[in-house]
Amino acid sequence: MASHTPASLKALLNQRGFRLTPQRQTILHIFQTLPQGNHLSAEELHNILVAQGERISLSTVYRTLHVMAFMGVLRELELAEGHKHYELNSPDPHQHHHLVCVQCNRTLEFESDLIDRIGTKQAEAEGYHLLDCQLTIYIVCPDAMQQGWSHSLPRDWVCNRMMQMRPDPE
Amino acid sequence: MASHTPASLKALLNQRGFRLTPQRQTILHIFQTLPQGNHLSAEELHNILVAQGERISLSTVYRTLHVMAFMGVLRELELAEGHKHYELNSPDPHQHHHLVCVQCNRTLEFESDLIDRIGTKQAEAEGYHLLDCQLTIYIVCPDAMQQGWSHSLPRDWVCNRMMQMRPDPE
DNA sequence: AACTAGATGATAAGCTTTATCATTAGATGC
DNA sequence: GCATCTAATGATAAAGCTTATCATCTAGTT
Repeated sequence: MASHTPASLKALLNQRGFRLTPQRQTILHIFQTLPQGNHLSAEELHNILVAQGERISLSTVYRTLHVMAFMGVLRELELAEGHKHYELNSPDPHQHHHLVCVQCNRTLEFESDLIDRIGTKQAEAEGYHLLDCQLTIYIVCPDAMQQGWSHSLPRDWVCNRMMQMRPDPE
Repeated sequence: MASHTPASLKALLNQRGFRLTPQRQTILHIFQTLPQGNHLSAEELHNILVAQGERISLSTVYRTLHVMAFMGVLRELELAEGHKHYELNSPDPHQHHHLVCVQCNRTLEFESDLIDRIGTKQAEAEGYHLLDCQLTIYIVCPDAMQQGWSHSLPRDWVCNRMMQMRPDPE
């Protein structure tokens, strides 16, 4: 399960009636060669494919992401940017968690056995089987720390207004 | 900060140049009278308002949710159902986390000082100021445990296919 | 090689969220 | 209280991402 070879991916897919296609193989390969800790949105992945000269439609990208996540090959992340991200799903013991800056939208990863254990324990306490657990920590970068704001992503007017950064009227 | 009165909400808003309106007061009130542990999407909130005979537009609902989250009155949740949820933001020491069943989409809450502490520690270790941290645990209800699937939300064809539940070919 | 069911690609549709803008109405000062 | 200034509202359009449709192609199997 560590990292799939084309053959093991094929076996896994076929087992459930799915098929291995060149497109799926290409997409898996991209995730496998992605720098550690990176994750892609559907659109980002599609852009990479196009840039590589591949001819894979957006539909296929979405479908593949679904299937891969369904099979447990990929992990689906909700990092509050308004769309999902995907990354290779590593075996249980080393799942990682995310620090998200609500300002620049950059993410940092970290691992914590402790959190994994808490997650497992909590799930089992309720009688459930754990699939995945993710701790997401929202922060602001030091440079944008003037205001104490929540992590809602402010856009349009709220955003504009916040950019003016009306100072705290002490 | 425990729970806002109309007056304290007004003060908070005005401090930043926002205004207290009947709509905002109504919306805050709904969150305040919501059973402990519930959270609402924009649409759910709007439905409640309409059901109560209030005449508040969806635009206003979204705007209010943004402002409230921005001010720290509400907390924004990403629970992987494809849209955001909001709930009253309680003071730091008792933030809670969520167990989400990927099958029925129901959520359970739990608290954990330990997690809060880990979050704070992690954020500070990186030199950042923590805004919020949420542990989301994905599970499947016992009844739907036949398959070992990831928590991607399968729809359309994937969904249909999974409903047929092709059994593990041992 | 033939057959069946899944996969692809192009496109349309869907759903949630955001932007626009004329009108209404808080907040502040006189 | 009244006037003024600016934010908020509501209706609607538009945007963004994701999902559905369907004819065509192809992987997996016999």
